[in-house]
Amino acid sequence: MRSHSCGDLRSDAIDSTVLLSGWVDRRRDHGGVIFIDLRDRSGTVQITVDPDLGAEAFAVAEHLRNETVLQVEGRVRARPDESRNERLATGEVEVLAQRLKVLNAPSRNLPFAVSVHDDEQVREELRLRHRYLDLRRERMRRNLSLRHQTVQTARRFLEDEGFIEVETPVLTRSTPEGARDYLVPSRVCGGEWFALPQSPQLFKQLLMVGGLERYYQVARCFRDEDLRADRQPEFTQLDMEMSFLDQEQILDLNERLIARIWKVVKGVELPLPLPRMTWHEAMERYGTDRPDTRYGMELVGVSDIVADMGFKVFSGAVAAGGSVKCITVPGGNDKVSNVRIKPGGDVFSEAQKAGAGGLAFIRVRDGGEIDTIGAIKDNLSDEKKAELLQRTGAEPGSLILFGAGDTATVNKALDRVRQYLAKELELVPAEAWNFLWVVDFPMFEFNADENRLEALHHPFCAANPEDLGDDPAQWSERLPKARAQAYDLVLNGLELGGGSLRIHDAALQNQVLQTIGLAQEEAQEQFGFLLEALEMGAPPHGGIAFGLDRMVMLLAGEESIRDTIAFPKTQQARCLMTSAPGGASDKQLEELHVASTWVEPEEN
RNA sequence: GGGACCGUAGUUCAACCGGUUAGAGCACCGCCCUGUCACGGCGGAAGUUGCGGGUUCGAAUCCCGUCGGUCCCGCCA
Repeated sequence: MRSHSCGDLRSDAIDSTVLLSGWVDRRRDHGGVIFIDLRDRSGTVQITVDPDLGAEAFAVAEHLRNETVLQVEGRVRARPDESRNERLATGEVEVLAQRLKVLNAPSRNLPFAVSVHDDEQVREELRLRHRYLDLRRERMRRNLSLRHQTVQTARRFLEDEGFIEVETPVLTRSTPEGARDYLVPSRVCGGEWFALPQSPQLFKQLLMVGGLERYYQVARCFRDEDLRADRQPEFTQLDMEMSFLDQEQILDLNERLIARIWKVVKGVELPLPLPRMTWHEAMERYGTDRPDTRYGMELVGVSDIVADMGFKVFSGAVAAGGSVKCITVPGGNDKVSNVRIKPGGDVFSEAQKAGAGGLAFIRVRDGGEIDTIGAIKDNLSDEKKAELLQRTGAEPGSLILFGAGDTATVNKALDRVRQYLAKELELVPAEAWNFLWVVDFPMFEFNADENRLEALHHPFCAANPEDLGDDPAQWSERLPKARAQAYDLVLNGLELGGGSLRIHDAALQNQVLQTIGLAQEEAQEQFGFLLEALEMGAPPHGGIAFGLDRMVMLLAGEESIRDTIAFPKTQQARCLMTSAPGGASDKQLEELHVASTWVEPEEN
């Protein structure tokens, strides 16, 4: 059907006869001569149709619509000097058509133009409904190619490092904790259900027990939770697990993997090793476990300065065991008005969305004078004022925004405001790749609703041996306060992946399960097979998983992972193209031993 | 479950404080044009303003409901 790809033709092909197949991207009819931009996956080339050189081909060219599937036979020739197109990769040449054959012509108006002006966005609903058309467009073609390149680079790297790609089951069983499962009824085992995996976590550990030593998988994962721009009900992880490596070695291997991907895909040389920060420091300085380090405005704790002052909002927060922290917005006096910080304002609303009641603020004027409400000004001694300015590094013109309350809320609110203002005030440098390993996560966090400790990562993370000690008798006491050997890779404030060393000792694993209040029988029922396996010579092992969709999104400069997935779902977890999910017949349900309790809402 | 924004011709947008025949670019159809590349020129067709209800002399516009899409909160080991 073809001898060459459209986008590959260069001047070295001049005078050769070529056979091309592709889509009519655009047509320019000059009456005498007709130009066709013929597009295939590789790119676009100009076809020139001259009536003097074939009346038959000219007659076909006269009635071509965009997106006609066309086969062209012709001779490559150099374009006249004045007609070269430098914006086109194939702009040196054109194909003089000798024969045109319509392979397929669209028989209706297309729902949107494939070849479209850059500044013209198409409604996403239409793009999703007719995804096959959307995939023809440059943007999606580029994104999917980039995704392919990312995966292939990872595969080659891991191949060289001795990893084996293994597939794990999609029909499996529900794993403890975590998100809502997608369930699949079993026909053969009546009344029982498969769960689709939220991740291959247990299987990859069992592969290590199985002696595979180094495993990876481009693994589809399923979580039945509400969607976001960076969340889909099914998504892909680059999932890895390895034996006989300590945390240092795992981090080293993975940052070399990431550096290789960025080198191949973006041509960017990442300086290794990547920076690191403890979880504790991240929470202190950024209020989040995934700090965006591309800009400043770090959180500064001032609880000690304001603990005793007469301003109740501040002193009360500290007295109640919470804290007072602030961020300093350089030049914020001019850029952020009072109205925006007070109720109804955009900055206020960001803080509120994070659960804060509001934001106190101080404007720093010339000579270090502060401009704020009386309740703060009147209660702040000159000494404390000086200390505040010194610690925040606030200059004249700076705006200091305060959060006060329980520490978690303060962190969350200031983190959110910081990110919002950085975007709003355009403080985020373009083209920055700020990677950061966040390490030393705590093993557990307290769940106030259920009044119990909860695994921060998952209950199979290994504890830091220093924190745990050698004496098993002390584990129950030391474990709750221990740090985990867990790590997240953060890029520009987004979590790119995370992992940990795992527990390979059955006794310790049981201790962890006890700590999170999981009963023995319950644990046996849910993943007894793992506990059993740990008793049969499990090697020390650990792993990591990267969110592939998110990684590609960042590499592609997109803002939604939908633009990195060939056939994504909407926020209602529906596929607009296939209309999935759909109904099932009574017969199907009966065979599955399932009855639906769904009741159609009444009309009117 | 909650909050916000959006839905007008095939498509991207416009239509002022509710006002008389809902406009424009691209695409489509017809005619003209031999070097364009977002070609150009002339003409034409194309609309149940997502859907349902209400207010009004009059609704694309205001109100209520509903469907769909997006962003966010909750949720997401």
